[in-house]
Amino acid sequence: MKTETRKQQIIQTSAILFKERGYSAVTMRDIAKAMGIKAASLYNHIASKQEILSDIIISLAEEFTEGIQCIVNLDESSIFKIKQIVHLHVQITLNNQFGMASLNNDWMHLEGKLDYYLTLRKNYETVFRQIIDMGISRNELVKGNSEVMLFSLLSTLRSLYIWLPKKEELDVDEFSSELSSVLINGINK
Amino acid sequence: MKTETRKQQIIQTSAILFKERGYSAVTMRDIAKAMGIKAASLYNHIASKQEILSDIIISLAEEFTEGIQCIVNLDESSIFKIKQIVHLHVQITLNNQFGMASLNNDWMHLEGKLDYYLTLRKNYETVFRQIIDMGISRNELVKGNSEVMLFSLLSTLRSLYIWLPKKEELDVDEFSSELSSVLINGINK
DNA sequence: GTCTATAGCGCGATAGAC
DNA sequence: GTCTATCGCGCTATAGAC
Repeated sequence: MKTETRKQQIIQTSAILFKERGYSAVTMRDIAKAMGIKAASLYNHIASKQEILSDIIISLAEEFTEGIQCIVNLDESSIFKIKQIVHLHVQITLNNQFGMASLNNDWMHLEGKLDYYLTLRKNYETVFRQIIDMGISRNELVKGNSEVMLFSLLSTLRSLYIWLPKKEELDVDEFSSELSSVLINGINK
Repeated sequence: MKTETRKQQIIQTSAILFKERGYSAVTMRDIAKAMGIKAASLYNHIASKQEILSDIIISLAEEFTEGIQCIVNLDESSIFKIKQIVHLHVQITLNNQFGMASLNNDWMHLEGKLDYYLTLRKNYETVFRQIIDMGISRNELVKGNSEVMLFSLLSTLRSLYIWLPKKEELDVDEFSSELSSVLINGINK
C-alpha cells in the first residue's frame, strides 16, 4: 500500500528520538516536528504511539529469534556458534542502531505485545544457554559458571548499539572477530 | 535535619519505580502512592522530581569516581586493578540495585547537573582506558584493540544491576572472582 | 507534615475542512 | 495526506487549611 513507506519513515524517525530520550519522554508532537508535519497527520499512517514502539521492538526480537534458531542447528563447535551469535548481533545492530535502544530499554512499555516479546526473549536466552552448556559438556569451553558466561556475553552484545555508532569506517568482519576474540579468549596475556 | 530520613525514603522509593518503568514514565502521584501519602506532600521534602533523579545519579557517579581513583593509584598489576574494578562494580551495584538503573538509563534526563555527570563519566572511562593501555604496554594484557576491551568490560559491569538481583544467596567475593575470571581469561578451554 | 483544591500546561488522539 | 481546532485527561508544582 502507498502509506507503507511513510509509515516506515515515521517508525525510523521515532526510533531515533526514542534512542535519544526514551519512549516515554518523546511526544507525538516531537515525532511530527522531526518529520516536518503536524502531530495529527501521523494518525493517517499509524494507529497509535504504542503501535510505533511495538513495530520497532517486535520486528527486531523476531530477527534475533530467527538468527539464533539457524545457528543452534548448525553442526559446528560451540565456539563457532558463539562467533556466529556475535556476528548476528553486530550485523543487526549496524542495520538498526536506533531500534536497538528501544529493544533494550523500552520493552516494558509494550502493551498488547509484552507477553509475546517476553516469550521471544526468554527463548533466545534459553537457546544461548544451551549452546554454552553444550560447549562445557563437550570440553570446548572452560568448566565454570555458565550463567556468568551467558550474562557477560549477552551484556556486551546487548550494549553494542551504544558503541558501534562511535566507530567510523568500521570493517564489520574485522570488528566482529576482534570482539569474538575478547569475549572468548579474554584479555589476559 | 528532621526531613533527611524522609527525603531518603522518597529517593529510595523513587529509585525502585524508576528502575521498573524509567524516570519519564513515573509520576509524582506514583511515588506518593507507593509511600502511602499524597503527591503534594512530597514537596515538603524535595524541591522537584528532577532533584530526586539528580540525587540518585550524582551520588552514584561520585562513588564510582572515588573508587576508580583509589584503584588507579595502587602499585599493582593491571590485572589486579581490573579485578578491583570488577569488585567495585559488584559492591556498589549490590548496595544500590535500583539506583544503578537510573544511572545507566536516565542520565539524559538530568537538567542542571547533566554536564557534571558527563564529566564524571568521561573521567571514569579515561582512567579505565589508562589501566588497560598500561596493561598492554607492560605485557600483562594481550596486544589487541583496547577500545574493544574497554567496551566489553564496561558493558558487562554496567549491566550488573539487571542480573545481580536474580541471584539468591550470592557470595559477593565468589561471584566477583567468577566474573573477573570470565572477563579476564575468557571462556575458551 | 499531610491534606484538599487547583493553576497552568502538555499529552494522545479525534473530527472534519481542504 | 495534511491541516486547524479541540476534547478529555494527567502532569508537575503551588497555596493555604489543619
